[in-house]
Amino acid sequence: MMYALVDCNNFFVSCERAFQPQLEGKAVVVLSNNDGCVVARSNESKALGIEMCTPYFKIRSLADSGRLVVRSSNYALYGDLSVRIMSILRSVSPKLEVYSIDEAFMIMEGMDVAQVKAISSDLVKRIRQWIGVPVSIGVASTKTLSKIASHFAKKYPGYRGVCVMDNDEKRMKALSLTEIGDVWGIGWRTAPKLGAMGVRSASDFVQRPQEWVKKHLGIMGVRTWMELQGKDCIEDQEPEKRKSICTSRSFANSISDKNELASRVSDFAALCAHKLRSENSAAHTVWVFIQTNRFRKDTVQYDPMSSISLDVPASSTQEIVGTSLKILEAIYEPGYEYKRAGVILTDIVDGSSIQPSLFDFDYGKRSKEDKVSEVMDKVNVPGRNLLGLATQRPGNYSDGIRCSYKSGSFSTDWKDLIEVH
DNA sequence: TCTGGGGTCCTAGGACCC
DNA sequence: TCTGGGGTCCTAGGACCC
Repeated sequence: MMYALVDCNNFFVSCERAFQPQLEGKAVVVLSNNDGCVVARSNESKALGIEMCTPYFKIRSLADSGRLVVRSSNYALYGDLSVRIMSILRSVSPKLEVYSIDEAFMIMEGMDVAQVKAISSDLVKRIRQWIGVPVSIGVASTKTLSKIASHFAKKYPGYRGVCVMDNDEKRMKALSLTEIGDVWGIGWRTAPKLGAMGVRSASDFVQRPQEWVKKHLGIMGVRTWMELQGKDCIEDQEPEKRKSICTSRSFANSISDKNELASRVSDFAALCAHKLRSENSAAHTVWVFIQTNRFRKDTVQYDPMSSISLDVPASSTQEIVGTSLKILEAIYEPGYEYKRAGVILTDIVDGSSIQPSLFDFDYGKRSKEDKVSEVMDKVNVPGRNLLGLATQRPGNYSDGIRCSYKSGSFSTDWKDLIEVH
């Protein structure tokens, strides 16, 4: 079996550049929701020493002095370009596992290495030409190794975007050049722990005995260990439905007022219900959390979280919002400055196979609410909520979220495109 | 002053049962 | 009053990913 991991280079920045070529060659970063911190960097901004997740206020002076270009995140644009890239990949490899917005594993069956190499090189050129986004492709016998191969493809221009790891000699060479913390599955907590025990590179790691790995890292560590030896053990995931759905945001300014908080929580709950219905699912349990600013050392922290389990799984906006507000009522304490809140739906089941409970006297009311939600789904296009419940805020749910440096939704909104030209 | 959001999986520990 | 061990289920928290 051969995996080809296709990974978009600096994806959000590349999407911005695709429609704003004047950003090419410049140091560019994209900020998270609320313009909080850095979530994507161009090579030039990496060279400036800007780390992932740097809070914006720490690099503001660079931006002010014109050495750094800043963009707020524009998910309509990134999502649209992602869909286009994935459809190109699917046209050459029907067995495609979309792993994230900017990454996918192509499962190459019935092809030899030369064919895979040729297809990959062609893809790199085509995606750059058609979409305007540079990608790197790593080919190897397991997913973890293909990730490592893609890092090499990205790092060294000599590969021209494609690195194929097709024998043991190349594998061992690559492992000895890869820091343990750069291995897929070894995170920032485990890497220093391993370092302290003398494991610095991926090749140090694979040379440890399996029992040692099991003892220190558990079964997940063993899985990574096997994958690095070329033993394929991370299965292909079915594009199954999500097991939890979450909508949460930090606020531009903190909120103390209960009604204000309730309207924000209503928005989050409504968005969760919408996501839930788009997968034809229903949820048994609703969670709500509210949080004070965890970075402030000078104020008292309060971050309660609570849930309600419903007798019958729900998917209507009314019921999800109503339940969320009940939870909020239970956990809200006056006198705190809340900076963030969220709604999480769990215990998700298939919406078409809900068993009404024997004592579900609300059945008639429930199906009526479901019909209302259906109508709301049809009228509400993303980002423009025209129909909502009385507790929701009027207008766009992203109100109160900072996004000062947002570019146009060029590929999905023709008015934005005209403005550039 | 200003620090993201949305997921998955595993594990340890408590409650409860026999 | 003394006292064990095993199984299951649930939950909170941790670790990882992008």
